[in-house]
Formats: sequence, C-alpha cells, structure tokens
Amino acid sequence: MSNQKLYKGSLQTIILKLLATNHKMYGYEITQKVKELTKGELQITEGALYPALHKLEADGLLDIEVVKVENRLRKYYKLTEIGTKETTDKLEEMQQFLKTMQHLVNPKFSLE
Amino acid sequence: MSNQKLYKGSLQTIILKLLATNHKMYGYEITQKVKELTKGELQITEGALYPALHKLEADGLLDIEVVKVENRLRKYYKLTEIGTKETTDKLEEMQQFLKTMQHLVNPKFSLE
DNA sequence: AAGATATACCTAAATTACTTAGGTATAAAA
DNA sequence: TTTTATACCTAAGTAATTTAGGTATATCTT
Repeated sequence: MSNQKLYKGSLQTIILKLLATNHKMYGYEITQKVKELTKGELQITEGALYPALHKLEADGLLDIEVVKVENRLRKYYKLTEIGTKETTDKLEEMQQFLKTMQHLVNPKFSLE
Repeated sequence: MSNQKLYKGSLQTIILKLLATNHKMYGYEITQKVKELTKGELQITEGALYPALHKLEADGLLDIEVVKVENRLRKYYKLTEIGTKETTDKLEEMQQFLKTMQHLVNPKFSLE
C-alpha cells in the first residue's frame, strides 16, 4: 500500500468499530481481522496498535480481560459504556469525513 | 471540526486535485475554496498549506508564477507534467482509501 | 532435529504531517 | 482608527505513526 499515510488518524476509529461489531477481541486478532476485511490493503502494525490499545484503555474506553490460551497470553479488549458512546461519535465523524473527502476529490460522484 | 485529524495525510491530494480542476490557483485562494467546497467542514491552515505548496514545488509537481495584483503579491501554482501524473495516482489512492474505509466502518453500505 | 513461520505480547527512537503561534504588509470596511 | 480581509511566510511544539528492535510458545517444513 502506497497510501498508508491516508490512514493516519483513523486507527482509533477502526479499533472501536471492530470492538463494537465483534464484542471482544485481542490485539493480534485485530491486526488479522483488518488485513482480512481490507484484503491486505491495510496492515495495522503492532507498533501502532498496542500503544493505541493502551491509550484507549487508559482513557476508559476499553476494558481488559487477560486469558491464557494454549500456554500463551491473550488480552481481550471490549468497549466500556463510555467507549460505546465514543464509538458512535467517532463513527459519525468518520462518515462526515468520508463524505466530505468524496465530495472534494470527486464532486460528480458525491455520496449524497 | 472535531475530526480534523482524519484529514492528516490528505492535504497534498486535495491541493493537487484543486489544481487539476482549476488549472491555476494561489495559496489564499486554495484555503477559501476548500472552506467553500466543504461548507466550513475543513479549514486548511496556512501553517500547513504554504509548507505543503513549497514541498510540491520542490518535488517538481508544481510550477510558480508570481503576479502583482492591487499592490499585493500572488503566487499562482499550477501542475507540471509530472504533477499531473502524480495527481492521477494520488486520486486513485484516495478513492481506494475511501472505499476501504467506507467498507471498514460500515460494511453494509459499501461503495461497491 | 533444526530452522522458519505463526501466534501473541511489548517498547523506544525516529519520522512526519500537522497545529499553534507568531511575523510582515496592503486594502477595505466599521 | 481599529478591525477584517487579503496575501505571503516561518518555527517550535505535538501526536500518530513507522521502523526496528525485543521476548516467548506452538506449529509447520525440510
């Protein structure tokens, strides 16, 4: 992907949306899910993901549940009540952003 | 706008697209045009715009034409041949990005 | 049996695109 | 005459990332 930098600023929203859809996920699972959903177009790096998850948790948007599976640790994350609210807001902002950008780069085929 | 940070990484593409559509524009005009096109949703700051224009020029994507209008300077920018090519590429990347994000945050209403 | 790949977590320095906060100068409007 | 609009600019600070490591277990390949 040569357009990786366009995704700057959208990582939190992507994480929150995935957790809203899938209820609970662990970090590695999120990287794989995004790769699958985007057919390889977007690869979330772990250097970006883990700090982002820690920040969302520190901000009270996510709760953690640590589980040992096949002798390996997994940290499951899920949305808190605040996190669910924030997800709604961030998804609205994202939709607005996508609509505006679509309009800017291709006025003839606006989403509206 | 609370979603300003989503626009990170898209400034170059926006500038190039505007120049592809309007043939030649000067910096201040670009800020006003973007504000108008996005109904105030996106305000390009001059602190971001001017360095971006200088970089695009340094990279050979833009040519300058300085004009004195009503005793004030205007620096008109237009696409070079390389710039025109790059614009096509960047717009394709942007479309791909928008499609992918739309699919990610709202799989039910994908653009395809 | 060894080495590579996949799973699963992590951090820290460097990069980069931006925001913030200034600066200069002319013209028009309040 | 002071504010707003036009028109350019720079530099320090910020924040989200990339890059480049690290640890450890399980599985697949040769």
